[in-house]
Amino acid sequence: MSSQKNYLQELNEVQRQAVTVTDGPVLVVAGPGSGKTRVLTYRIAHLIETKAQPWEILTLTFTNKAAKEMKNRIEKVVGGSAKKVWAGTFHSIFAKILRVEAEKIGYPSNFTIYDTEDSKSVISAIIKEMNLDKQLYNPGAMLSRISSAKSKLITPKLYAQNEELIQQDRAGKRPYVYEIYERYTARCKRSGAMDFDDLLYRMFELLQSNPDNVTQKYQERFKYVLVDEFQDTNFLQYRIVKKLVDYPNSPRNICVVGDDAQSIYSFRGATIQNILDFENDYKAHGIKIFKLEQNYRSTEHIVQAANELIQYNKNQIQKTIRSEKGAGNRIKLFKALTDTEEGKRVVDMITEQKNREHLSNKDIAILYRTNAQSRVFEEYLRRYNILYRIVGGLSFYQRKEVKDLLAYMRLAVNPNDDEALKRVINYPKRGIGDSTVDKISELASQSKQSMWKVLPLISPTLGAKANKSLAGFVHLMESFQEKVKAVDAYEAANFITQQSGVLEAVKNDAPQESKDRTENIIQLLDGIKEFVETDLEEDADVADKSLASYLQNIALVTDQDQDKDDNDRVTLMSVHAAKGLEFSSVFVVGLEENLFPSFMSSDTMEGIDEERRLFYVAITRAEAYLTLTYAASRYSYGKMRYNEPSRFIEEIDWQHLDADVPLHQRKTDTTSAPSEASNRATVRGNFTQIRKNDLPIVDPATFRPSPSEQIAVGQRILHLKFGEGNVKNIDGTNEKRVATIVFPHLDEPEKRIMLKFAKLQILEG
DNA sequence: GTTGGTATCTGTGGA
DNA sequence: AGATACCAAC
Repeated sequence: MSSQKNYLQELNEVQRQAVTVTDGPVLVVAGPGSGKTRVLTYRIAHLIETKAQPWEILTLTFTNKAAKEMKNRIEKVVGGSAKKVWAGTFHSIFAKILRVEAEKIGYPSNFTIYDTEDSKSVISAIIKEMNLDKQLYNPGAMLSRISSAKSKLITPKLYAQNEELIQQDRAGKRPYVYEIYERYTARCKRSGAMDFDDLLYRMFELLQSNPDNVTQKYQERFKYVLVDEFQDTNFLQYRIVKKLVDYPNSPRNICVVGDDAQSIYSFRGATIQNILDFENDYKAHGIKIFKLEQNYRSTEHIVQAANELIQYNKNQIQKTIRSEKGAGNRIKLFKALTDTEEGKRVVDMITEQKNREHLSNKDIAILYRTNAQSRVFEEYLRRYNILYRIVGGLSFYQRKEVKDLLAYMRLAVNPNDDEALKRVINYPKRGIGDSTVDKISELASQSKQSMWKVLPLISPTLGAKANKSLAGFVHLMESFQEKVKAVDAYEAANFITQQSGVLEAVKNDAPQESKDRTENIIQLLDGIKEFVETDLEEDADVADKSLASYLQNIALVTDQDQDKDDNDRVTLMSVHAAKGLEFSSVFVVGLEENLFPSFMSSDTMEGIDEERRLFYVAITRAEAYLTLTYAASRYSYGKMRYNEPSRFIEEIDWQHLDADVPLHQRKTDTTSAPSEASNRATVRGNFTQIRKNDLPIVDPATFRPSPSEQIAVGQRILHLKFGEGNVKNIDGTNEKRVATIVFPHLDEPEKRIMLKFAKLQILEG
């Protein structure tokens, strides 16, 4: 076939090299709109045509959707064999491998995947069991502490031995975190369950402990490894990748693609340190670095604004993105008085763009910082009869009735799944109350077995009534277990839906609610039917149409991955969800201090830098039209709040802007907000609250912040969130004074703190 | 064990 | 504001 390599003609010189240099380590730094996906897909296609079998290629992506899209595009070049490429998220690929290998590390192959809610519930139970104060030991905080330990490869044992961590916990008056971690791990194992971090952590454990030479098996299988969105991987993920490709005499055929300027997941442990480490780790093995700086997406005003904006960040790989699409339109800036007005005006502008520029709904996106902001826009879009779709937010699988049914299915597949059991043992009500459940749970803890396993042993401690109810439940579940083994997912799910009584229970809700919930249940069953009937891939484990197989497939599916319908709709989503996408016209809304940048990040320079990268991602989604909006006042949590325009607006050079208010007024204009200083002060006060999830914590009752003007170099200070530190340096003046403070006990001891926002108490000096 | 009312928390992003 | 967790009374 002579047409085979036509795809190489579609690439520029750097892109072509990034595609054709297939052997040895490669780092591709890819700016926004620089054809990154094209490079990745053509690289894989090129590999298949020149040197590798599809199943020898492993591609790790950020979303399942990205993987699917990539496969489709590879298929267009090389045909159906593209389906055999291993492409998926870290979580889904490792889940797939662990299904096969789990027994080697003491897990059942039908292990359950716990979502965040399940994990928190396990932790709550442990806190209760240990008689600890759950204000102090906030389950969410514990989970994030455990999660961050896991992603640094710190086991419960290592945690207990780690001076620094123990010190932090003691400072926060939480000396038992390590024990919660230990019990949590044991409890998950007992239930045959893995949480999201375990899918990575256990994969690493498998490769590390190497039972039956399993590591070699995967090292040999994956001859070429590619990682997309490398800037958003964490330490643990990088270590797994290293295990797979970096061993003696390995060809080290590893290609990572990323953009440090688009790193927006540090809250989940992602670190751009991985990019720097990658460079170092493979320097001796002839690493090739390619920078894609040509932007094919956006016009010049947009690209220039993005370039200028990102210069405000301290650390970055220097690059300049170029556009050849001409100047294009200026960036529109619109100020609204209220969030409602913002919603109305954005929808007005959408209508105008549709008429004047002949855009379709699908060309347009509204991007916001938090999902909660979507409501006003929905309201006006509905009022104006404009079709829209919301990406993200509460996922379908998180709705109560869906979770209830899924819990029954999970329990039928894996009876040791304690979280599922607790969810359904008395739903619908069947006379098994809290005290009975507590007894079961206690006995399970004592005998270190799952709750299901101790059910036969519990009867002597119960009354006749409870025993009867319990026997009924056991009988019901046994019938489900048999059904699951005998028939396909759809038949089993149907049986469970009917017999469990969930459908009946839902009918007793309020009329509208009942209708919605019934519809959701029907939708769930339809989804299962579709799963059974369609053969998307030739993979063996997808040909498996059992309920167990279905549950495995949906556990890692998010709304982002749902196939959109073909209707022409305006897209509403968070900026995070927009990563990797592009639209002809983009509205970035809610550009206010405390919202974007989020108040959660406003107290450190690192936090602000990440918000800025997020804003960078937001504006570079736009091809031709970019509109920025903000509101002087916004209603949230029952209160009117007044915020200043986002600092990011000022960071865009006026020459790229087309503003409805005189530019010099942008920051100082407060005329529209009620000017009572007291009102502002209270709001400010709320926003500078410390987060509960952050450890260690200084007792707020005894904390006496000093006026920020008094902070000076050499002082020993106390920070609400970070504890004790020393002021090493101060730069900037007045409003923009930034202190570099060293907190010796932290992982990253040096923090750059904006004095305007931070609350610091001078201890001495 | 169940019911109904009240207190409490939540409150950035997502696999 | 809204959802959930918790508790006291039946």
